[in-house]
Amino acid sequence: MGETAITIRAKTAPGATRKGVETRNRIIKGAREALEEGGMEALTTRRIAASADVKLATLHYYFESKESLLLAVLEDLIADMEEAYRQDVALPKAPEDRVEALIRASWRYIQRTRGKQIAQQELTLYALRTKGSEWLAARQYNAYIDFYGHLVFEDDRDEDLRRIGRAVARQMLIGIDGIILQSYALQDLSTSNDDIEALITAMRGYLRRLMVERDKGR
Amino acid sequence: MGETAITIRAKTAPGATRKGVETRNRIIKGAREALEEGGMEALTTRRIAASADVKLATLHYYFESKESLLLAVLEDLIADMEEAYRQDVALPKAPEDRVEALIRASWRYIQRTRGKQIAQQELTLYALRTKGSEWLAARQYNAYIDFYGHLVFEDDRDEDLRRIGRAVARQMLIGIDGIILQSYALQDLSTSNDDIEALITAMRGYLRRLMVERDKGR
DNA sequence: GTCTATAAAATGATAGAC
DNA sequence: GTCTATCATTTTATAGAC
Repeated sequence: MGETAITIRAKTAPGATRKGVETRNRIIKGAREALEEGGMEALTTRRIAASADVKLATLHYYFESKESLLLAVLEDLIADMEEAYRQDVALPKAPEDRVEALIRASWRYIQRTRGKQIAQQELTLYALRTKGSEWLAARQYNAYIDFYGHLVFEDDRDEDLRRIGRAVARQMLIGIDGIILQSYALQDLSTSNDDIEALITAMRGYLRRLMVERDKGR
Repeated sequence: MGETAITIRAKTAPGATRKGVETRNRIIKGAREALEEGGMEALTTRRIAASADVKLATLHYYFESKESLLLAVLEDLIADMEEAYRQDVALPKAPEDRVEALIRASWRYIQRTRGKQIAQQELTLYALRTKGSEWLAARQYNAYIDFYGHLVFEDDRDEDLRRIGRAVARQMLIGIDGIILQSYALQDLSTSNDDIEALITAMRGYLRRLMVERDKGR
């Protein structure tokens, strides 16, 4: 057998240059906004291109398919969350009060970002539907669990506290996801407010219970 | 002015005859199955027609648009729920035990009907996105709240009990919707089971608290 | 009421100039 | 890297025979 020359391809991949990265991000942002605005059903590549102020062919230069673009949008959402996690959030000292403050902050956010919240749920369902992309939905949730989990305790270097923080975070997320749908559907603010108070009470109780169990086990 | 002859149109509307109703229902069922199977993104009128074993033109004879068909599917889902409500469900006597049994039954159902649950959430989001159809999402939730609410107390003729049953039902629904997404995303059964136990404890506590408050107020 | 055939528009994607 | 122009399908929807 003769020798085989291996050629290293020097061709820059789409999005490698500075301007390339910029355009790629603009397309993702455009997709996000178009999705928040009109929902999944109306989300066409043409609309995305228009929203990103880019020609249709340019969109396809950066993303080989609509599917890969949508998954990139979800990844971008996750990155945003991880970014937000790095920022310090002003919270009370006592863990239970922190949980309460977190839920109240989330609730305020939910009330003024309807399109964004629905878009996020649509994308999550899309990932769950897209074969081979379920891991993305998992990553999204894990990012949220990390985020909320770290905020439960001011100092969670202790392994037990980390575990408890994550358990509480999962329950908070369950409650928040559930209330997003229900509050937008029922459109009854006073009822939703009651539900938020109930959620807060439940989460305080859950945290307290986990702490008691932990203290017993020492 | 002369007299105006008013002609009563005798033309039967689509779906008025016996066979018509049958076909219409078959189309709705076909749409439901196609949706559960492949998700919103892949849900085209052609696929629906094929799934219902009907020609494309027939579909359009019964539904003036894809949108009206999808909304009919959601209405059908609601009707199913109201039908299920009429059936008696075997439940324990004590309200708290009933709540626990309801959550466990829901959880078992969720685990074996992934496609159906995702389809339902996709449709709810679709209704929330479709201008003028938000009321459908509200009706869907109210049907569920009625359903769960009536099951909390064996006898809820008392107005306080009905109110409490509905409050608990709303919280249960929030938890169940939240856990649908999270359990499918995380794909971690032991974690989801923990979350279900936590939800049960929380709901028992909530019900107990509401009952105590009510007793104080007499 | 259901079908075949087809219209009319929209969609995801590519070729190739600049 | 971005554009214009265009392709190849696919999609929703309708006309009209049976």
